Amino acid sequence: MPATDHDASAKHAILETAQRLFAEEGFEKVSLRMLTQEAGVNLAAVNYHFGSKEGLIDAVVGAYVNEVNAGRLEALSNAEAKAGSKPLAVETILDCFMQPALDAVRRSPLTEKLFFRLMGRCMNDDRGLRGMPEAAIKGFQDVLTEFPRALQAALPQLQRNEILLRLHFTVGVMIHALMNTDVLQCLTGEDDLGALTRDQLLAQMKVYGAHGFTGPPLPLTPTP
Amino acid sequence: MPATDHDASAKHAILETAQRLFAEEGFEKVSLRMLTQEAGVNLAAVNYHFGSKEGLIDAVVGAYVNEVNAGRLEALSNAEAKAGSKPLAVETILDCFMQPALDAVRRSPLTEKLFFRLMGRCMNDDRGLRGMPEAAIKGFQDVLTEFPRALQAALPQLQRNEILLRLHFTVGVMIHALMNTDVLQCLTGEDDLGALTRDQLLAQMKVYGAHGFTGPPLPLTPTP
DNA sequence: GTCTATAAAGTGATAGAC
DNA sequence: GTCTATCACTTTATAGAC
Repeated sequence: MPATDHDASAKHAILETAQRLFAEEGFEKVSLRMLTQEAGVNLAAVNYHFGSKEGLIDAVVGAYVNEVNAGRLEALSNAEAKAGSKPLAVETILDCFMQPALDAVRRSPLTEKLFFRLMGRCMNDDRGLRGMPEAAIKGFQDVLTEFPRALQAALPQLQRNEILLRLHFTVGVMIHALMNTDVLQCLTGEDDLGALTRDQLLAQMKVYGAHGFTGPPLPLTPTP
Repeated sequence: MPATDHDASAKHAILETAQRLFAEEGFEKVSLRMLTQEAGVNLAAVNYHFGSKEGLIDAVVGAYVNEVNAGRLEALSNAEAKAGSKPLAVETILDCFMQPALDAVRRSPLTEKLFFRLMGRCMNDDRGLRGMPEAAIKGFQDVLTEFPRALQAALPQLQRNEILLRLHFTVGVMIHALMNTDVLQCLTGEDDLGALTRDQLLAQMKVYGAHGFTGPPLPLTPTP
C-alpha cells in the first residue's frame, strides 16, 4: 500500500460500487454520475483511475474472468491428475467448469444474488473480448481448448462439433440461471425455507448438463 | 387498409426497421434518431404512432411473444390429442416448446440470424412483462401452466420444483443459442457448407434438453 | 398525418485550479 | 490525487405550423 490512505481508497470505492451497480443495472445503464455519487467520490475520479468508463468495465469484468478461467483450468488439471489415465466422468468435467464461477462469490464483496447477476453478465458474449488484457484472452482460449479435449475423451461417440455445441448450451444454462436467481427462488422455493442454495443450484445444473451431454450423437457434418 | 397509402406506410416502415435494429443492437442502444433516419420517416413519427419508445418496443416484442406462446400451446394441445391418454415423450414436449419460437422466422421480414437474435432478446426476462398487453400475459401464464403439467406426466419421478427448474435451464439454452448463432456457425461449421441449419439447431437443443430433463431427481425440498 | 424546432435532461470526457 | 466547471454531444418527448 503506497503513500497516504487516500491513494487507493477512491479507486477501491469505485470498484466496489461499480460491481454492485453493474450487477443490478447492467454495464450500459450505469452512468458515471450515478456511480461516483453513490461511491462518494468525484466524477472525474473514474477517468483518472481507469481512463474511461470502458476501462472501468474492463477492470471489473477482467478480474472475474481471469479468476474464474484460472480456477476452471486448475480444477480440471487436478481432476485429471487424480484420475490418472482414465477419462473423467462428464459430471466431473462440468463440475470443474461450473464450480469456479459460483465459488468466486467468496472473494466478492457482493451478496450472492448480485454476484450471480454480475457473473452472468460477464459470461455473456455480447461485449466480446474488447479491451480484455492478454492474460484474460489466453485463459479463454485455454478453457476452450482443454475442456473440449476432456469432454471428447469422455464422450468419444460425439463429433467435435457436437461437443462444442453442447458446451455452448451449457454456458447458456449457467448464464440464464445465474442472471435470474430471483425467478428460481420464486419457482422452486414455496416459502423462505425452500430458497435454492448455491450448492443445490450447482448440483441441478450439473445433472441437467451432464445428461444433456450424454444424449445420442446427431452428426452435424456427414461422417466420411 | 384505410385511407391513403401514406397512412400505414410510416408505421410499417418503423416496425420493420425497429425489428432489425433491435435485433442487431438491443432495445436500449437503438435511439429514435437512428431508427427514424434509417426507416426514412420523421423523428416525431414514433411518438405519434406508438406513444413512446417503450410503446414501440412493446409492440415489437408483444407481437412475437403472442405468436410464439400461442403456437406452443396449440402444438402441445395437438400432440396431446394425438397421443390420447398416454403421456407425451419429453422430446415431443420440448419440440412443442421450441419449434414455434424458431418457426416464427417465417412471418418475419428479418434474416434468420437477425430474427434469432431478436427472439432471444424477447425471451430474456430482463425487461419483465412491463407494458405487455393482457393477452400476452395470459399466454405466458398458460405456457407456464400447461408445459409443466405435461412434463410432470412424462416425468413422474421429478418434483414440481425440479420440473420448473429444468424448464428454466432449457430456456437458457434457447436464449443463448439463438443470440449467438454466429458463434455456433464458427464453432460447428468449418467451412460455409457446414453452417448450422435451423432444423439442426432445433434437433440438437431438443436432444440436449430432453436428456437433461431425464437426469435423476435431486429433490429440492425434503420429501415428507 | 407529417413536419420543424426546441425543450429539458442526460451522457462521457477534460482542462485547469488547488 | 482531488475538485469545479464546462464542453460537446446525445437522448426522449412535445408544441405548434402546415
